[in-house]
Amino acid sequence: MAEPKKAKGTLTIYDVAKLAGVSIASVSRVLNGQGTPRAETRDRVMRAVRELSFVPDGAARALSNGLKEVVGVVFRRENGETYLEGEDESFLFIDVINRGIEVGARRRGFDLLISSVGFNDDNVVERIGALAGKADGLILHDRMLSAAGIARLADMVPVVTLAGTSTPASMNVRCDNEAGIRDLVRHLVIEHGYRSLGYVSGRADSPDNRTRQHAFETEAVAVGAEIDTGQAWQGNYSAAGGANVVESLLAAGRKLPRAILCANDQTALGVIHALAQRGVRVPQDVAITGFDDVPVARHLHPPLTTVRQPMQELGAMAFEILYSRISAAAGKADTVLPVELVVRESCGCTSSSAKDGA
Amino acid sequence: MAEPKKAKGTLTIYDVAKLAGVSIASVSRVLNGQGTPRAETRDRVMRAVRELSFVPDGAARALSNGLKEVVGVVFRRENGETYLEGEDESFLFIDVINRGIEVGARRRGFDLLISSVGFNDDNVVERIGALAGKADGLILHDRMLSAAGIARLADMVPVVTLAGTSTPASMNVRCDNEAGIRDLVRHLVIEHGYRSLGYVSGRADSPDNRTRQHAFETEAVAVGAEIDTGQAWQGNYSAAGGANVVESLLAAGRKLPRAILCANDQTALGVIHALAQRGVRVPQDVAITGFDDVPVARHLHPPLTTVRQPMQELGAMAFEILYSRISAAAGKADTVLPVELVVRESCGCTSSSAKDGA
DNA sequence: CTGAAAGCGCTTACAG
DNA sequence: CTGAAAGCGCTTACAG
Repeated sequence: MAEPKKAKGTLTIYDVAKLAGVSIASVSRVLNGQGTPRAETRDRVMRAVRELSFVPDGAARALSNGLKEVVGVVFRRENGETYLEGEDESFLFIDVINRGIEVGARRRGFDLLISSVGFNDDNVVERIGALAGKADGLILHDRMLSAAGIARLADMVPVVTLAGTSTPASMNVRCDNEAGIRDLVRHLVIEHGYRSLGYVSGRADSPDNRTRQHAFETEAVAVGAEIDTGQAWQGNYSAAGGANVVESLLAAGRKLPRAILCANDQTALGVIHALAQRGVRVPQDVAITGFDDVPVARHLHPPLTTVRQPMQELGAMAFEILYSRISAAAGKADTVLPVELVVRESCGCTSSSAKDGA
Repeated sequence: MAEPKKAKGTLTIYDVAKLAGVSIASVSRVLNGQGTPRAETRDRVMRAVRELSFVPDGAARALSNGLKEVVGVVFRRENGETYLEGEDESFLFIDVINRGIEVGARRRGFDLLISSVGFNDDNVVERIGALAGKADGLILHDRMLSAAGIARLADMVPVVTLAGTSTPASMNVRCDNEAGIRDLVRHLVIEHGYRSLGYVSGRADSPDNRTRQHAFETEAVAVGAEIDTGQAWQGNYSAAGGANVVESLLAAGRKLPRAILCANDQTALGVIHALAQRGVRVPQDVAITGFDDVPVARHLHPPLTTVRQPMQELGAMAFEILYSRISAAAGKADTVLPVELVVRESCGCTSSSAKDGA
């Protein structure tokens, strides 16, 4: 029987059923491993599936069983302007987390539906909303949406935010910023004996940054160090932002503290660069630390002392939390992952003495 | 009327229709801008949609109109081992292309469903097949599948490969490798007067690499240069592979040609590094060139002369081709994008003389 | 173990 | 301009 293939070329489960001489229910069962089909039934179906190269339609499947097996991931697209080599790292940063999400997702048979958002795109909530319609849940990278925006989304679909704050409607996964900053401050003050500290902040609207800044102030006071603060210390997570802070501080004739903690490695990159240009030596004159441990951190001059966040685990954990919410309607509201102090030379340690603090 | 919300929380178009006091057909029409609904109808629907934060279900929509508005993207996950700083770039490389795909996709209202594949994953075809079921078309990065595997996939869904070769069933988008190599060879031989050339190859199974190698041999002969070839020149696109080639060549006591073209920038990175360790000066003793123009290329010592591929455009173009196939059943089988010679110093030019060749 | 049938949430001719 | 109804391709009770 030489029937012409359907014009659209869209093979359905009916085609498989016909070729195998069984009902579509049987086809569906063997494809999904449900029930206990007879060996012969199973064989005939599998043969037909193979012969036709049949793949079930994901949309129909999703509609039928209420699960798309897709997780939406939204992140900010940078402008693409870079100040220094290594700046592209932030890119990688997001990517490593996404990779972690993907690893977690694959374990559960989910795929990632990704969508980036530009910094000055409008109708962001609408765009993400449309994404939500195509996914079972959403993972939002840092600084994507206001609490209100998140609440609206969480109304439609489970939402996990990264490095944010949990809201009544959404769950959050982040690293232990407090512990990271605490370890850094203690290392600088107790082990190196530095008495004055500064903190070049990240974007003012970043929860991570606020937490770090607050931990910095609290901990510095706790160990009796002087701190230098104020508007002049406002950075924005970029190398350019870090360089700017140093330049304005110096231009204003202010004396730099003995050690400067930076909101992230990118910032530290800019700070070290600007300092070098002004002839200020790191770490002899001023010790510098970062946060994140991006790949270039170890290659800076001097190698950067920083805090390593388990980014891939962060992504995988975000997925797991989302998944438990999707499948069981339960999920931890606030998850905090441990970080690790990475002591290199920019703090004043020498390469031989540099090792992990406790 | 205080009706309890549906337990599942799944809002449907019926809920919107009821609240707005219209039929579901009307809701659908205003949501999709079809027909000419009365202003009042439109208002009532929009109000209801907003009040409920309603987002139509993507699966149902896709099933109904035969379009998921999703493009599947598949790429290789690297092992994560790195030899030198900058090696992570290959990562970025894929990412830049994906970003291009995304830009193209967004223009058409599509999202990206991404799935990476490990180098030693099995049942790759099945995995990609499942992806195909969730997408309207597939874009495959380099070296994902055999021609037979691609053919099977192309049977289910339109397929565009990147940097491969088009098959009867799939379309391909690549850069003009021949022109890039030709420009490089001419620059080295004609402008610098080098008479002997070598080519450190990429993976043997990469179409891009084969094209480059072939162009290298053809063009070198055309301009009358001597070439050094053979198994000893086999690299694998990684810095480690490039370094290996140099080390074995030197260990075997072979005289290096005056100029060495590398299959890509990563390879050049390793070659330059290995050469430096053996005290061979670049470009004074041996000139080196790359291919790709990854971000670190300009920061190498010496800055790398290479060929820039328009990666983001490559991704965007791949999407457009796929889209034209999805929407109009037509699509160019083989698309070649122009490249640009980027002359820096590793070829022997000085920073003042370095400018783009023709 | 297997098949007939209902239903998932939309879109879109088809009448009115 | 608008509504009732069919249909997209699956899955899964429900009978047999």
